[in-house]
Amino acid sequence: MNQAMSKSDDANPWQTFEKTVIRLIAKAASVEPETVGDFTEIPPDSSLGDIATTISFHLTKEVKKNPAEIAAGIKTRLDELARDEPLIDRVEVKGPYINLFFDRGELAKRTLIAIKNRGEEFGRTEEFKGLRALIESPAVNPSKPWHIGHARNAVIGDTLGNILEAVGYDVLRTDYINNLGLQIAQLAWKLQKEGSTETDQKYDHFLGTLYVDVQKDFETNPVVEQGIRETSRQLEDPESTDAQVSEEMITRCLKAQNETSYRLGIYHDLQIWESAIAHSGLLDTAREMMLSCESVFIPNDGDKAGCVVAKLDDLEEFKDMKDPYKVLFRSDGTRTYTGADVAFQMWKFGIVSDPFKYAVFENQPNGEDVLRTTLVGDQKNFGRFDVVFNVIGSEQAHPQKLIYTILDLLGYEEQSKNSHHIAYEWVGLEETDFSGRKGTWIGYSCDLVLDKAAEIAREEVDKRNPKEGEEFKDEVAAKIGSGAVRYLLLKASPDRKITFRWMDALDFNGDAGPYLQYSLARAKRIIEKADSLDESTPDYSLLKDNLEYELLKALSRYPEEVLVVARGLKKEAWGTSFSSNRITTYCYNLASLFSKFYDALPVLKAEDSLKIARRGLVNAFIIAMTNCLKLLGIPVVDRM
RNA sequence: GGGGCCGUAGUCUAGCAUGGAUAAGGCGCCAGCCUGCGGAGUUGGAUAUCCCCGGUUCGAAUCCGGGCGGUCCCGCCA
Repeated sequence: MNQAMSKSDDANPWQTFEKTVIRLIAKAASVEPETVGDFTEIPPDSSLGDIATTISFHLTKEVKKNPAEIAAGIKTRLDELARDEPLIDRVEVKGPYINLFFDRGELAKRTLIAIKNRGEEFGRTEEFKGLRALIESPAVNPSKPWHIGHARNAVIGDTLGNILEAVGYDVLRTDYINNLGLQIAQLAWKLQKEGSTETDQKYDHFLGTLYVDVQKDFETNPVVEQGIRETSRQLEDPESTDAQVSEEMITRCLKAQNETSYRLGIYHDLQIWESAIAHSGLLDTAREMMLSCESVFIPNDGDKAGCVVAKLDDLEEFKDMKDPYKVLFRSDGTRTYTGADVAFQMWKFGIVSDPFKYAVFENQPNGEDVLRTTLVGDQKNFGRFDVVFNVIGSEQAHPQKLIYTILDLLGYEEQSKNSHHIAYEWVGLEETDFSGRKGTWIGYSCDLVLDKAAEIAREEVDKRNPKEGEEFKDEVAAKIGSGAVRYLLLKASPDRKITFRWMDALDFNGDAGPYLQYSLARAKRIIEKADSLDESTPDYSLLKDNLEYELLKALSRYPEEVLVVARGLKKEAWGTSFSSNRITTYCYNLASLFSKFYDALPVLKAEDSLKIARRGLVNAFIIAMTNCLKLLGIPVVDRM
């Protein structure tokens, strides 16, 4: 009894069926199961079966027969094996293709019981259990509001985190705060020079527009430039007035930026500030470790005399660099970006012991504190991660590769292998790219996009819920808007550029976030209106209609889909691709199958035993869809 | 000079890792479906030299070679 229960309570129902099929084919064709796996596919149309094999093509070389003959032979043996296998209904052969059909009742039963028993755990598996992962995202300069391109980074990072957690990783979500850059110096200089010209704008927006002005002066007025360069030097000294002014400015800016982040449902565990990297002693430790490696040294002469450089031209990827000596520390001893990044990456893996101190930055709307590094505060022991994912624009493929390569040169081969650059392309406009410097982001800030999305959603919510209060309408509209934006950013493959067009972004019909939320809201209405019946012995084998079956198959695949995306995070020469779009496609498809089912097959008007079975299906859809939306970070709405 | 990514109907995209049956979907266009569990829905239709040229293969949108177009990168910069 217990055994039977645990057998049907299956974390990955689809995989169970697939494995069974592969086992049978392997036996029937006398081949290794792995080989069968290589020649297994999902047929283009369900009428051709649930799983098909093209093993007959493969076998033509060994057996000197044509594929169709081979397939026919295998079918005879498969028929015999399938007779004793409850999961398989039948086998058909179409030319060289061998098509297998699952037992619909078994699939329905196993899938629905698994989903019911697992509830919000459905979709969680343990393939990567025990691994600790760090994600860095989105690392926006604290000098401007997020524009829609920054949101792409943040949303990719957040969804990546959700997926890693679903497959068993322990995840730390970090953000990198560059509080010592030139942009910060420009703003700190400007604020002190001109005093407060603050408007009632959100603070990050205020800084963003201020920055466009100061940048113009910086480029055209040498006196201004000189002043800002001096401020930049002063920022390196934490005791200086400039540093204190900038600290306050950055804190306010980050809090404003975080409001945007929270609107998208994105929360962090920890912020690492550049000042902590600069002043914690991390750099000195890292520098010594780097110099102990053969490829890192200080040239005595040449144009890089006195610098700490890494020699890279022995490596295939870098043999064509303009200059193979990459500077890590300048001749005056200061760090370059690459030098700091290598040291930081060493911290992430715990190659150096954690020199940072920590304090709470703020409490987030999800109830969790986000920590920040400080110069005075509590010691902890972060670092020591198994895998590191840096979500950074694809234009940085080369610098990222450099960092990981230097790690390898230092002798940390494993850590280098486990360093992942999750690359994504920019969101741009038809005419131009977003630039903080030129201010082309104005009109495309993430806040503005979210505002407009919520506004459009609100019109529709008004129409549909005339009796509801303002608070309800605003809240629902915000959730629909946020979900629409997240979906838009996730549905494009990260390595494809997105051209932002208001018409597309605000079109909520078809393949868009609201469609998913809507399908769930409709499902919930059915359950809400259901009368009470004895559901203790549902007969799920009644769910035999094609529309029901397609929905069931999609439901059974959910855990496998998540795993496929996680397994797909394989490191390649120039980056690690993350198919966020695979999950949006799955989710859209699931919603679409439910909508077709909803449209064609009544639940509440079906006769009792069928009604109970269909309600089971609807409930399972609600669970799986909810879990999938959470994975994508799209808010669940009960009514819309 | 070298390298990354992208090129698929009017348009936006999926499929490419691991080659397989009729190249899938959204928007837009045309024609249906509300006395029906919520029409942000659903049914049907028209629209494709899968950038080009070769090669491998029984079979190529997918793999390999060479091009073309777009874009990004190859600083003691930031």
